[in-house]
Amino acid sequence: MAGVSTGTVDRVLHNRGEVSESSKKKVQQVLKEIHYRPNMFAIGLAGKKKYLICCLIPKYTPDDYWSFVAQGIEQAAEELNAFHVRTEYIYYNHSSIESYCEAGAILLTKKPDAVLIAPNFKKETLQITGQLSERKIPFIFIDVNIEDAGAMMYIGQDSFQSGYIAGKILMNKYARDKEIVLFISEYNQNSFEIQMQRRLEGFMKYVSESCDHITIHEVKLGNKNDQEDKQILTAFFKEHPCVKMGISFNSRIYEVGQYLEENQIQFLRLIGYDLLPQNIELLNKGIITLLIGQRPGLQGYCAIKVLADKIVFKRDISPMKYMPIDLIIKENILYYVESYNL
Amino acid sequence: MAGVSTGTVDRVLHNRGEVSESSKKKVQQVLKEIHYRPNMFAIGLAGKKKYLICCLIPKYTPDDYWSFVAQGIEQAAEELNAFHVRTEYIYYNHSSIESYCEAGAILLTKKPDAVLIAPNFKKETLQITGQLSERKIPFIFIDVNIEDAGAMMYIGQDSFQSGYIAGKILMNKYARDKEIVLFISEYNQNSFEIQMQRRLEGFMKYVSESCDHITIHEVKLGNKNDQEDKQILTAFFKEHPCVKMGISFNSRIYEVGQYLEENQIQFLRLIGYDLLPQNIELLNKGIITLLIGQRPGLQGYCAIKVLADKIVFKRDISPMKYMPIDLIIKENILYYVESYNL
DNA sequence: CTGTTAGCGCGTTCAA
DNA sequence: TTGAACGCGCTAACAG
Repeated sequence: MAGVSTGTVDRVLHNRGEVSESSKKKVQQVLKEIHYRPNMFAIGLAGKKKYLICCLIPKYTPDDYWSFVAQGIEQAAEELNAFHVRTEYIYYNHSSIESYCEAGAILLTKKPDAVLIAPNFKKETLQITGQLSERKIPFIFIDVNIEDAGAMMYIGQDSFQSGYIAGKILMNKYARDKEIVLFISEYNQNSFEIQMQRRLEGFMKYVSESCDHITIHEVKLGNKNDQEDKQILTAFFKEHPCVKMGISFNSRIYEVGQYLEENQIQFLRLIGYDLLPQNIELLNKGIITLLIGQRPGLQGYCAIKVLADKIVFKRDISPMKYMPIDLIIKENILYYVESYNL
Repeated sequence: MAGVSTGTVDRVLHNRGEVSESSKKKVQQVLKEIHYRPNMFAIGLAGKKKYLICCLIPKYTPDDYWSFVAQGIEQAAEELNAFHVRTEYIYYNHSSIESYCEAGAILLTKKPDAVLIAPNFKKETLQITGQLSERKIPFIFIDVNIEDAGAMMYIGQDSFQSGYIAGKILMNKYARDKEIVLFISEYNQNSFEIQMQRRLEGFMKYVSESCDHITIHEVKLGNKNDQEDKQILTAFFKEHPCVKMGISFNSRIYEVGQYLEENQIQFLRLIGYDLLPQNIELLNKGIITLLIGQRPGLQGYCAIKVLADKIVFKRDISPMKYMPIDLIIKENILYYVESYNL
């Protein structure tokens, strides 16, 4: 239609130069006129190009938070393998900087076409992403954002706001109880701690806005030794028997819940994050009042789809996708567990 | 590999006879050995087959509930048009049986390959789906389910349970207030009324379980005449000035909210369904306390994707997909509006 | 800078 | 009952 050959058309379609301005113009003109849409079947059949997406995420055990993320990734991977997209995981250990750096090094040797990163240590992350940028390999952050790293997109929750909401709900019914307890974890340098920090800040914002003269206790629970944690809890409740409302800013609220159950301590409100099986069980029993969900499966799913959109279909994408802050109670939990395989 | 030609292989692949038993055996043997999977790209390319999915849904105006469903449908349609899938809408009028039947008749003339139905009148629906079944055209119900109609899948919320939750939240803080009001609509024969009915039943279940000696008022609001509705509300509040908690089982809670705002009546709790712009505005103003979301966009999106999975990629699918019962308050609304274009 | 050409894996003739 | 051959729309290598 433009009076040129298929080769020329192909060149303008893919911007691979070697085309005179005049031909280019003519072709583009025709493309517009006929509303040209590439035929995906033909592309898939003809293209021998294989795509590799690498996922840098924490090593996980069955049913923990990252296992849900992986499920989402798997589903997207399945939908995309028809398009010659392959995914590969590189796992690192939460709490080890060395492991993280090592994973980063392995990542580069894989020569991926795109990368999903659950960033952990800020400085080290910037080092990794710097090298990705040099190689022009697009990458997405999920769960925690690190700004100014040049990520194509961040997918995750607004941590501050989710803490704010947690505060509102915790304080909703029993504003006159003057004692609450925050179950927080040992301070660590990694990004997931930073996320909890932001949730805490959001929480404190609400409390400072809306609750006068409140007493806030803090209980630090390590994540190493269960027995030790129990002793800490026992000591706390001996000293503060009137505390009936508590919150944790991570998914390990079940440790507290289990302790309360064992020791028959009745709380009025107990709030935590994420739909781990242990948490769900305690929610169903009425020991946990509310869980805040952040759709780990959807995060993984979206991340892979977006990366594929970028590298396979050349679609452009927005830089931010906030996940809904799901409020989950006993009565609606069922439908959230199912929808994890969305 | 089997020592026969492609033509013969094709015949055994598609069971179109004209093949000797011996050839057939040999081919099937090889097929198994190499774990033959048809290449969808090649099938799509070779087959000139175009697919048509028809959507039988209520006629909508901008920003109403069904417009969000349509958005989801549109997004799925866009992703699928590369695969020769075309969607077409057939609209009917909510409240008119004739319009519904007419739409059903038009539907059949289109000779669709698959159908999405938002079912309205039960008997008439069964008539339509009967004819679809005869023609072996697969169909999915969304929003409201009609059992035993032979639908491939139902996508929507568990209405009873969502009503139950609404009850729990409405009664949570102020159980001692003995008067609540239900804003319900004129009784109609259609399925959407049945859905509201189920929500109401769930609500009443909670109330009967957990709230003694409560007074429940009912206010019937027609959906025709705004002025008339206002008069009804005025009359009601004159007679019952102490009522401070109310709920509507459909998306038109904004009518009540707007009335309360205009007349400066402060409610303690006002609950309704769906993220219409008017509802969102009132939620942000603090006039509506909570909205229950049912992800209309996702419903439409999933329905189309599932149908395409079936007819294009021959994947098999599960018969039920319940949508989460989203609890939406002022503080998390922002992230739900965005996620509509999921 | 441009045109030509050989497949990619399958469906579908048509001739044998 | 079978086999050979063409074309679907696009990519990529190669020859001008």
